[in-house]
Amino acid sequence: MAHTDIATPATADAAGVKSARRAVELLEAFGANHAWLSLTDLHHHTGIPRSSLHGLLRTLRDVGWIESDEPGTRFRLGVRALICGTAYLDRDPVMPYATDALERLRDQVGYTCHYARLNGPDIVYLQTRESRTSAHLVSRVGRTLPAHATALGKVLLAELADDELTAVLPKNLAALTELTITDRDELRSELAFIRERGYSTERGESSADKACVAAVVPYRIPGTDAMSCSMPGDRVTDAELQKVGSLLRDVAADLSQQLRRAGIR
Amino acid sequence: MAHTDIATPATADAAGVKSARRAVELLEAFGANHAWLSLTDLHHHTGIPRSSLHGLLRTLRDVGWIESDEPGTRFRLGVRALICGTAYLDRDPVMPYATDALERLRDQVGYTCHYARLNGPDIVYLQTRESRTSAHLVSRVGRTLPAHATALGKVLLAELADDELTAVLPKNLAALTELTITDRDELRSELAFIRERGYSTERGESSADKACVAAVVPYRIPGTDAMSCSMPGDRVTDAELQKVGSLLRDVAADLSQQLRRAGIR
DNA sequence: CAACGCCATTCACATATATGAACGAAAACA
DNA sequence: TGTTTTCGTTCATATATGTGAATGGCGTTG
Repeated sequence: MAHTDIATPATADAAGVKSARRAVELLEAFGANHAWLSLTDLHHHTGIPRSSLHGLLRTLRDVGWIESDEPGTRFRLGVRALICGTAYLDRDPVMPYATDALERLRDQVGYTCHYARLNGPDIVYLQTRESRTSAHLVSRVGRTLPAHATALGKVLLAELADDELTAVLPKNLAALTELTITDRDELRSELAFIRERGYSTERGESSADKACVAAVVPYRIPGTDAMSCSMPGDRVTDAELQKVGSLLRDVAADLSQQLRRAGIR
Repeated sequence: MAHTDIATPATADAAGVKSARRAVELLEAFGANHAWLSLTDLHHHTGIPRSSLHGLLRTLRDVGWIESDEPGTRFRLGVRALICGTAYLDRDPVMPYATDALERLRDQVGYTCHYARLNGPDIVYLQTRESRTSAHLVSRVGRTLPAHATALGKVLLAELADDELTAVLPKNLAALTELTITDRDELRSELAFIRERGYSTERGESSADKACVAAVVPYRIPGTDAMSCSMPGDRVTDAELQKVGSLLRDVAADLSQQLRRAGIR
């Protein structure tokens, strides 16, 4: 059952247009569940009464943001959500510059390169250029990963002040592999080290047999965006990691200079 | 006002939950406009009263689907729209197979390859694998182009029956270049030819100096998905175009067999 | 410097939505 | 096959939202 507090007008959290909030809540439920969802499934996910869901779902389906099967009782995300959501990339003036920088970087190092942004405790991949030789692309535009478990995330977390870090980190640092840093103190000292050096590295912390290097793109303070190179973890030496790290730092510094010159913040 | 029937003239489908419909309408307005939008801008775009917009915008901002500047009077699309929208790709069981096929194709032909889906009169790019040597990627996941102006679109339009085609085509066939087919009869005969041959080609119809070949992935009837190769238009012969065309048809047929075997429709 | 126009915001009432309960159809179970 | 449960759908009313007009801040114009 949904608990709606009666007579609490002042709480900013519960404020807003209920159906609009619910529409978005539903879209996110669909984003998080890659199967057909029935009305009752959604009721369990969101706590919204089935009778209310009925109207909302038909509305969202009519505008093409969700699709239903022929009986009209199962639903899933529709193409319009993709079309509109990816427009985020077009509206962002950073992207053309970032893409160029990414291609230059990839052509120099030969590895798969990413551009990502911090969003709360997660990083969001915004753009990728794959290695000229790689087997398979692991990531995807729009995918999120826990910041503490990735080179990209760690270098961005290192931008935060101590209290900001505390505010942003989840209660439990989820382990993606056995090597993921799950201890807050360990993470803090890792971040201090990263801050010192100007780039972050990672071996098997986000995914086994993968190594990553990342550097912040310092066009904002604190930095929100970073670039990374992803490499085969078992075939890459520490020396190589560090060589790529300083190159990365240079390319990122270059990019941010371009951005600042273009007046982009 | 007591008149209920007469009072709902302009809005085509007035049914559904109004605020949910409007929330989505706003998101689409943000998707189509890559600048900061003020409340009044949005009023002009959508016709929604400013006072109503006020509440809706704050709600959408609070859930992170749009962002505002510090005064809180300008808005644009937020990251959550990207994160959720791109989940469309994960929920689609076709994608892993399509990606594999795309990589195989790219490695065989060496050109940039796309996987796309028909959505009304447009195609939507779902996945891309770039040429090992190409300079720059023109397309992007989630981007749409008019179907009649692209090889991908034409081969998918060729799947439709005559009345379906009539229903789906826009009134005016927009010209992306001077070579875009803008005449309906010309388009129809082109589609007949494509149907015959099993793949479509295009030279400079969507973009100057670009040539494309596309084939339907026949795992549904009518087909909704297609694969294409995009090549430098000035450096590619007709013979090459046709060679790639039949290879493409084979790869697409292969993929659809995999999909059918996996029970995906 | 004053008046104007533009715009976000607020308010009170009219309209739209939310929802618990009820219903019937279809699965699941026995 | 009979019974029970589950699920989507509908309805009437309580609640939330929509909206035109009014407000006041702010930058611009005369």
